[in-house]
Amino acid sequence: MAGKRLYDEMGEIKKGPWKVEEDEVLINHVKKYGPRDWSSVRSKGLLQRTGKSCRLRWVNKLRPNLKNGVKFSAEEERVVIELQGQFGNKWARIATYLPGRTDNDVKNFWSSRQKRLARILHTPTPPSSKSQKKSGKQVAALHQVPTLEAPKLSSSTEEESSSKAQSCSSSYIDYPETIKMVPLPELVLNSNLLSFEANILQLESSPVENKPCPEPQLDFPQIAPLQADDLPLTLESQEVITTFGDANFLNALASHAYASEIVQLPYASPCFEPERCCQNGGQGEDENPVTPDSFIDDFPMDMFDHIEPLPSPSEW
DNA sequence: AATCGCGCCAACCGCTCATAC
DNA sequence: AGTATGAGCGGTTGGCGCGAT
Repeated sequence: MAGKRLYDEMGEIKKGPWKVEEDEVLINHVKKYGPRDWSSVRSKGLLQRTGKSCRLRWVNKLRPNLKNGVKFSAEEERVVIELQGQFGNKWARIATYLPGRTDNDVKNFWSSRQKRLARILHTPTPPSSKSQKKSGKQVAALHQVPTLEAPKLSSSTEEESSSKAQSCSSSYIDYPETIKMVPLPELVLNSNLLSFEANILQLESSPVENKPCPEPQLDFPQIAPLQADDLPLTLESQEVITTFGDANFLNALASHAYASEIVQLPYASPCFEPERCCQNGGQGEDENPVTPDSFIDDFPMDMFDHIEPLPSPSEW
C-alpha cells in the first residue's frame, strides 16, 4: 500500500473527508517513520494532503486508543468544566487529562455545550475566537483563580511528540502514546466551582450518571446550598444548569463568593499513555463501550515496535 | 413524507512557536 | 541574529444524522 498515490483529479492539494485508502497510507507512514515528518507524506508523493492535514488526521482519528464515537462521560464532563475554568481554552492541555480524548474532542464538546447553554438561557454565545484568544492569559483573571497550582505537565502530548521527534531520531517507541507515565499528580481545582457543582448536584433529582460526587464531603468553605428558586431562571434553564454545571456560568454566579481554596481531586492526570490511563487513571471510563467503527482501538500496542529508522532526507 | 432545527463532529484556516540553517 | 520551514494550537465552518413538528 505504501507508495500508492492518491491524488485528486487535478493533482493539487486534496481536501475534505479522508478515504479509507488515505488512512491506510498515513498509517503505513506512521508505522515506518513514526508520527512525524508529516510534510514528507506529500513530498514523497504518498498523499496529496498537506502535512498539516495528515497530522490532524492522525492525531484526531487514527491514533490508537482514541475514544472515537464515545460520548463524554459525566466524569469527563466534570473534568473539562473544571479544567476549562482553570486553564481557559487550552484544549490541548485539557485533553492531556482525558485519556483517549483529543483537543478537538474537548473543543467540540465545550463548544456545543456552550451553544446549548446559551440557547436555553437566551443569552448570546460568548465571543469565542479573537476575544478569547487572549483567554490563555486572561482567563485566570476572569475566573478569579488566585492560587492555582499548575499540574505537573511535563508537556502536552504534542509537545512530547515534537520535542522527542527532534531529539531522538533513532527510536520511535517513545512517541506520545507510549511515553512513560508521569506519576499521578494531585490536580488542584478551583473550589468555587466545586462548591457550586456540589451544591448544584444536590438539586438534581437524579444523580449524575453513576458517578458519586465526592465534593460535598470536601472541607472547603461552604456555600449555602442553592435552592431552585434562588436563581431567576426558567425551569428549563435550571434543569440545564443542574445537568450541565457550567463553569463560566457558575463562576458568574459565584463571583461574589469565596476566594478559592486549594482542593485536590483524584482524577486523571496528564497522561501520555492512553492505554494505561484508561485502565488506571481513566477512573471507570472503561465502561465506555468501544464503538465498532473505532477500528484503530484494535491496533496492537506493539504496532510501532518495528518502525524503521527514518531515512535521512538525502536518501529520499 | 417533508421540512426544520439542533447537535455532533471532521476538517480547514490562521496564527504562533520551535527548530534548523 | 535573522530567516525559512515545520509543527502545534485554537477558532471556525460545513456536512451529516436525527428527532420533532
